[in-house]
Amino acid sequence: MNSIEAAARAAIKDGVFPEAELPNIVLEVPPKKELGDFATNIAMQSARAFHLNPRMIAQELQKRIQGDWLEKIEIAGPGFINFYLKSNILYDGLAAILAKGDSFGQLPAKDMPPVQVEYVSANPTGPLHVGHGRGAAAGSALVNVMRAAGYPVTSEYYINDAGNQINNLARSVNHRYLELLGRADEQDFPEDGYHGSDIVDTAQRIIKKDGTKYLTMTDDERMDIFKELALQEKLAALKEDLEAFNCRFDVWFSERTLHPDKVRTAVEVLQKNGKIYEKDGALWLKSTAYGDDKDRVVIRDNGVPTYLAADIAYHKDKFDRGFGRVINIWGADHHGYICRVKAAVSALGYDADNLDVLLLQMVRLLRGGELVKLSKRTGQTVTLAELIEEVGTDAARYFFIMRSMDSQLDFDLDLAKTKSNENPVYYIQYAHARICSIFRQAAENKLQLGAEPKLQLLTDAAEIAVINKLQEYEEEIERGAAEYAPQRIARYAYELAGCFHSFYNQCRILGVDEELAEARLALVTVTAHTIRHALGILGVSAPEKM
RNA sequence: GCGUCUGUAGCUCAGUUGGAUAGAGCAACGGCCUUCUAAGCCGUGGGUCGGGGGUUCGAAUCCCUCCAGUCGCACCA
Repeated sequence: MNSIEAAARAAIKDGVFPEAELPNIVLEVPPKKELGDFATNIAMQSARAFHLNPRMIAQELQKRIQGDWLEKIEIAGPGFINFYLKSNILYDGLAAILAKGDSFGQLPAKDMPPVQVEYVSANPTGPLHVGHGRGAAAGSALVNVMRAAGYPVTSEYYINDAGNQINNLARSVNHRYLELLGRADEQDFPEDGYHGSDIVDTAQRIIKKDGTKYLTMTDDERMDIFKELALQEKLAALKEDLEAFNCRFDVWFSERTLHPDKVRTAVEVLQKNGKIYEKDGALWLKSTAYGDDKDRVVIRDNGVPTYLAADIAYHKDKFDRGFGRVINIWGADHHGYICRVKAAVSALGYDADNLDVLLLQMVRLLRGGELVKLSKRTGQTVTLAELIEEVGTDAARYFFIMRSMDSQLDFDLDLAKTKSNENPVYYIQYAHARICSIFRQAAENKLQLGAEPKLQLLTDAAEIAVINKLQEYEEEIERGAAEYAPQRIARYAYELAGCFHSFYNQCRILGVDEELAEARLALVTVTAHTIRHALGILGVSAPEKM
C-alpha cells in the first residue's frame, strides 16, 4: 500500500500527475483468480482529482511501483491494477487455518461493553407460531454469529406477564376449565378470550394435576390462581418449543418486575427532563420532539400505565444494566413503534443510536403451491411445534435464516420437507456426511493426517477453490455480525459445500499418492470443521451419516 | 394521506462503504457411478436489474420522481 502511495507521489513529482490529494488506497481481492492476488481501484478513484484517464494513471503507477514481493502487475478493465504475489500466500493461509484447529471461526473477544439481543418475546398467552419461529431462528443465529465474532452478547426474552392479556388468558383458561367439567357452555366464552386449542390443553393439564379442587372457589379466587397457573404452564410450553428449536436465552425478563417501582422511576426521570406533560388527565410523552407523528400517552387518565410506559422502563433498565448496545428483533407489524421507543430512550438521556431495532418481515406459508390462511383471532394458526413436527428443526431454521430479515419470506412446506437436491439444507449436511465417511475409511486404511502435510501439492482448480473459500470464512463472520446478517453464514455454508462437492467429484483422497492423500485429508479436515462451525451458528445439526 | 419493507432469469432469491462479462438454486435439455455417499458433479439455453430522470470516468448499488405489492399508523398488548 505504501509503495502505491510512493509511486503516486513520485508521479506527481515527475510532473506526470497534477498536484492533488490522493484518495484512500483500498486493496481488495479480485472476483477471479486470474485477476491476481489483490487489486486496487486507485486509478479510477483518482481520475477525478487528476482529470486524467484511469488507464493512463494506472500505467504511470505501474511504472513506479516496486517491491520484491511482486511477481507482476497488470492493468485490466477500466483501470484496475492487479498485483500477483511471488510467494504463494494461498498455502500459508491454509496452514494457518489448519493450525487453528477447532478455534477456526472463533474470533478474538472484542473489548467493548456488553451487547444485548432481545428476540421472540412472544406473549405467553398462546403457542408460538411460524412468525415467532422466524424471529427465534434469526435471533439465535444473530446471537451465535456475534459470539463467534467475539462480541460479548447476552440474549434475552421479555415476558409480557402483566396487563390485560394475562387477565384474558386467565378468563379463557377458566372458561375451558369449567367447560371441561361441564359447568359452562361454549357460547359464553369470554369476548376477548383466546380461542386456540392450546388453552384447552392448559385447562386439561390443570385438571390432571389438581383435579376439581378449584370448582368450589368463587370466580374471583379461581381467577387469581389461574392467572399464575396458566402463566406457568404457558411459559413452560414456550421454553419447550424454543429448546426444541435450538434457542436458549440467558435471561427471561418479567414485565411484572417493572411494576410499579421501575415504571414510576422512569416516568419521574422523564418528568425531571421536562419530556412529559399532563393533558386530559393523562401523562403524555413529548415524542414529537424526536420526530414522532404525535405525542404518546404514558399514564392513562385512570392512572394505569400504558404498554409504552412498561417499555420505557424496560429500556431504561436495559441501559442501566450496562449494555452499550441494545438490539431488539421485532415483527414488521411493530415498525410504527420504533420511533416512540427511540424517542423515549433519548428523552431518558441515553443515546438512541445505541438501540437497534431490527424488523423481521412477515412469513407466508405455502403448501401445495397455495397460501395457508392464518388468523390469530380465531386461533387458526400453524404453530412452531407443528412446523418442527412437519419439516424438522434443521430445515425450518435454515429456511428462516437464509433470507435477509427485511425481505418477506414465503415458506414452502413441501420444499422444506423434500429430502432431495432441491433442499439446500441437505446439500450442506451431505457435504459434511461425505467427509465424515472419508475419515471412517481413511482410518480403516491406517491413513491419517500427518503433522506437516505438503499443502502445495493441492494445485487442482477445485482444490484452490476450496482453499480460497475457506479463507473467506472469518471475514464472513465479522461481516455477518457487524451487519446483523446471519443469512451471510447460511449462504457461505452453501457455497463452501458446493466447492467441496466439486472437489470431491474431481479429486480422490483415498488411493492416491500418500503425500497427496495427506494434503487432501488436511483440506477436508478443515472443510468439515468449517461446515460444522457454520451450521452450529445457524443452529442446524451436522450429521456424520446420511 | 403519512411511514416501513420489497420489486433482479419462467419460479425462489444472492448481490449496498458505487467497480471488471449482474450470480446461484429450481424448472428445461445433454452428459458422468467396475475405487472415498449420484441427497453429488460437469455442460447448454435463459436478463429492459419495476419505469423515467439525475450525480459519476463508472450505477442493480447513491439522489429525485412515478408505478406495483406488503405491513403499519390506539389512553391494545
